[in-house]
Amino acid sequence: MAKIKTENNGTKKAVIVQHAAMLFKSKSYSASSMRDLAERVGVEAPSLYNHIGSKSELLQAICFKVGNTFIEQIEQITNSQYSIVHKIETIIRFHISMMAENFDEIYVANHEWKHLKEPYLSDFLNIRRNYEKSLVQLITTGIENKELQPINPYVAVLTILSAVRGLEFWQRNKKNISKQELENHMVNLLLNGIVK
Amino acid sequence: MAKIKTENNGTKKAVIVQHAAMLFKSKSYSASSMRDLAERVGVEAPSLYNHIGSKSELLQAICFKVGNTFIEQIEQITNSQYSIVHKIETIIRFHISMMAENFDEIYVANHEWKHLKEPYLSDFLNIRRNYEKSLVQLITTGIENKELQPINPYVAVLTILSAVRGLEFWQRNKKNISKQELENHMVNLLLNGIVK
DNA sequence: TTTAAAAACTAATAAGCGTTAGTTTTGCAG
DNA sequence: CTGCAAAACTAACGCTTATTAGTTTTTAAA
Repeated sequence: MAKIKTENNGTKKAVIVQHAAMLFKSKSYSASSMRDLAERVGVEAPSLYNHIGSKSELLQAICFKVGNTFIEQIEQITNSQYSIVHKIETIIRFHISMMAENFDEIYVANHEWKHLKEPYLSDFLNIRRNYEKSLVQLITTGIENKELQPINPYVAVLTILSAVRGLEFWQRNKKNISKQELENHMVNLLLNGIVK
Repeated sequence: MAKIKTENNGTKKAVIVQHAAMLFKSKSYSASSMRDLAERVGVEAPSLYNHIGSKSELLQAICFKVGNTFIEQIEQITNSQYSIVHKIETIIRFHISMMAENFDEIYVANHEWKHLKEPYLSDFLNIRRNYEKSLVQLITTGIENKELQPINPYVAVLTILSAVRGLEFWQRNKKNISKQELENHMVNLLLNGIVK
């Protein structure tokens, strides 16, 4: 059978990981077989092992690629000099962009991290916990600043993260509303509520 | 081995379904084996088949129990005479209560419905679509009433449903905040936003 | 054109899967 | 106590799984 085709500057492992993300998204990690994956890549299953170590290594690659991207972004925002409201708005918009451009990987990281093996499972949960802590800190500062209402910061973070995560449902109905519209409406709704 | 113990007025199938919900929640449907389930129930795997038809029947039972509960509730609310804001508030509180009291089943219905077989998969998606449509209708009416801001109803529904669904993360940190506090904060945040 | 490494292949392994068949045990009604 | 149905058991089936071993083909540099 033909060799694995790589994009410019991409390794063959990267090609496999990308196909794995699509497969794991549509069938879930446990229900996806290496034979399924091989078929999508265009190769026999054992050939995959010339490029990767194991099935679970693929899940690790996906989850940590996503995790590290978000950690980088929150550090950058935290160190910037914008107002708290503007920082939160930027973060929400970043989530929505990531959701639009890296949907497969984000979906898998959100839904399949449970199947990571130790110590990767603990590492991943630590990354997520730290990300949430950074957001709670941001909102707490905003309340002290009187930029934000005296809400519960934990509930606010939970709500914001859940809302952007819920955009996976939008992905299935892209026709209904454009990304730009969606961004503006969601930012407005979370910041200002729905009641007149 | 001992027989399956039933609660008062409960069938043995119901006991198995409840254990299945806990198992599927913690390991996912595909990674859960009938031998895993049998061990939790306290019986050998083939004995389960005296009470159930198949593994996928268990998933069906869980998903439709949840789906029907929410459909019943939305019909009841829709036919009531409260204001739109009060109706939305009631629905949010209902979701939070269900999340607190039937967490395992709701989690499984939200995460594992993908593994339903036809025609159950289509039926389930129809239920969910209808539920969302009812909510969109409710919000649209609220905007016409001028009870609500002229937001995009679809985005509002997406945000509300995602927020309550995100309460699964709260389930893991119950200590941090009580259900009552959480309800009040989340309702307030969704209705009124976070900006001062 | 030769050579060596990279990457494909086929065949096979042991383990685990959902489920069925056939048998034995259990618990209650007569 | 007897008999019968419900519900447990053991053994086994055919299939799928991730992965390994060993071999052949492909690619590109010398």
